[in-house]
Amino acid sequence: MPGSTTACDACAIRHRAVCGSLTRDEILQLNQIARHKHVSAGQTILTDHERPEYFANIIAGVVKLTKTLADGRQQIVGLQFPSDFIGRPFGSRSPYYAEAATDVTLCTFGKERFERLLMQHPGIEHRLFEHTLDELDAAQEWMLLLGRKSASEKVASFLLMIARRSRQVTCEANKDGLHFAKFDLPLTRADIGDYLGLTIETVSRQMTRLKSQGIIKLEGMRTVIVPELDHLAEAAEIDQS
Amino acid sequence: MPGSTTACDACAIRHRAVCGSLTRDEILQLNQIARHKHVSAGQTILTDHERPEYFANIIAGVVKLTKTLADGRQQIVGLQFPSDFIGRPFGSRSPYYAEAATDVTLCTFGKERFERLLMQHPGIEHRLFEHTLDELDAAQEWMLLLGRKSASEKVASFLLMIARRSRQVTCEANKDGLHFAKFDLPLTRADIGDYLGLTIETVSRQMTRLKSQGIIKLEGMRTVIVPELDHLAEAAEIDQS
DNA sequence: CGACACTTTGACTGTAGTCAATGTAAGTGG
DNA sequence: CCACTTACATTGACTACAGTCAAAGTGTCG
Repeated sequence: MPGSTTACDACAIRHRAVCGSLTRDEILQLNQIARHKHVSAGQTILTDHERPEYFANIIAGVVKLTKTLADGRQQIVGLQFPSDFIGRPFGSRSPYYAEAATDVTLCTFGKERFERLLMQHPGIEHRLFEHTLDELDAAQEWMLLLGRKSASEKVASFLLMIARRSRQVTCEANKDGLHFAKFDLPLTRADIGDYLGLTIETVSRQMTRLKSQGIIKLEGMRTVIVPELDHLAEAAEIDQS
Repeated sequence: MPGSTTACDACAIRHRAVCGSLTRDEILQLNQIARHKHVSAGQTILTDHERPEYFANIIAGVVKLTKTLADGRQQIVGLQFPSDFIGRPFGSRSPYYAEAATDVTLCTFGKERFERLLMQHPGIEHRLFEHTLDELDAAQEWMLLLGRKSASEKVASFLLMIARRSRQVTCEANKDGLHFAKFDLPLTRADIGDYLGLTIETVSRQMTRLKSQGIIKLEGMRTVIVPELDHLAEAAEIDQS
């Protein structure tokens, strides 16, 4: 039935996710193979070097993608937010380890069935391609951060990125844009360190420095308030010594 | 004519590039919009934040993709070798600056005509998608290096990567695999620093250290000899202090 | 209340950065 | 052919930023 409704119609991330600009037919087919799944914080979603069983869209929560060296040193190589897609198509094994950073709700697609759909519907593949290009852009931006920014710039950049992606932001939109932001950090200090290539201690010290400079305020350990996003943006590019 | 020959048939990188597994028809159409172009070392190929005029396959030479901070700090976010593809489809502006690291020969495709071809031939887009996924994998691997490896591991990893990608290697394949490698560095020390998030001096010091450890030998400043690739691989993951 | 996980703070260390001088190779012109 | 220039690379001395080790502080949950 061309006009029939699907669970997708009510989906919170429908318009932003890969499902965003698909035809009615494509949505119906995707909906048929979709299964919702809850994963609690700390649980593994994909193990590296293993054939993944499913692909997924994130409906709620944050997922971290990590790589590890033989001696245990870890690096987060990607953070995935609601509407992001998880899984590497056309690869036999996942190049990274995916773990729920917070409690997560996924919309999963069985591997074989999804890859078959991909082959049949260039539209779905095209959306996924665009998403992958965005991920590549983000990865390259992060390479600049990891290779060339100081600890304080790294932490400021991280906070700025979270502020921008947490658009559930309590935002007082002022006359020209939004200057104020309040959000919860989806990561522990250890995770932030693994994302920025720093130690826990250095992350903590830089946070207190930003606090003492008045660029951020903290409510508890997880909630961050940014009175003036421009100040944070400045701190993200220019080292404040 | 279904059996007609094209310039592509004689192309050295034909089987590895995006053109690799296309249908006869797709190759013919691609061939029609292709133009060869030479760029000498140091010349700009794409300027960041500008609409690129063309896409290209690299036929010969090495291209570096860089990002720069306001104060001039630079980071190479990608190195492209023969058979790699240059240009970001579906983006109005290039997210990075592309420059010829060595003399380069390109096979270029005009932007509009290529994007039109992409729309019409899912096969070409699919190949490009797979290539982009590989690039993302490489970027994430590099994030691990930038965030978590020591200077000596970084330099060793870099040399190993070049050794692997320069398969024009003078390789004495021993009974079980190739242990020996000899290759030319496509980058100056300054470029290597920008790729590894290090300074020129640190790169130089680590090179002399690897030399004094007998892991590499140098012929002039550009040619590197690796008697035993396994030793280099070890140095790339485990810090030698 | 106590146990545990996470975070902050402090003192000290070490790795890589900075500044400066010297070395090397390739190319130019007298 | 040999000074001279220029660009790139190496080496050395010193510094500083972030890491390490250790202790104390904070918050949460049973």
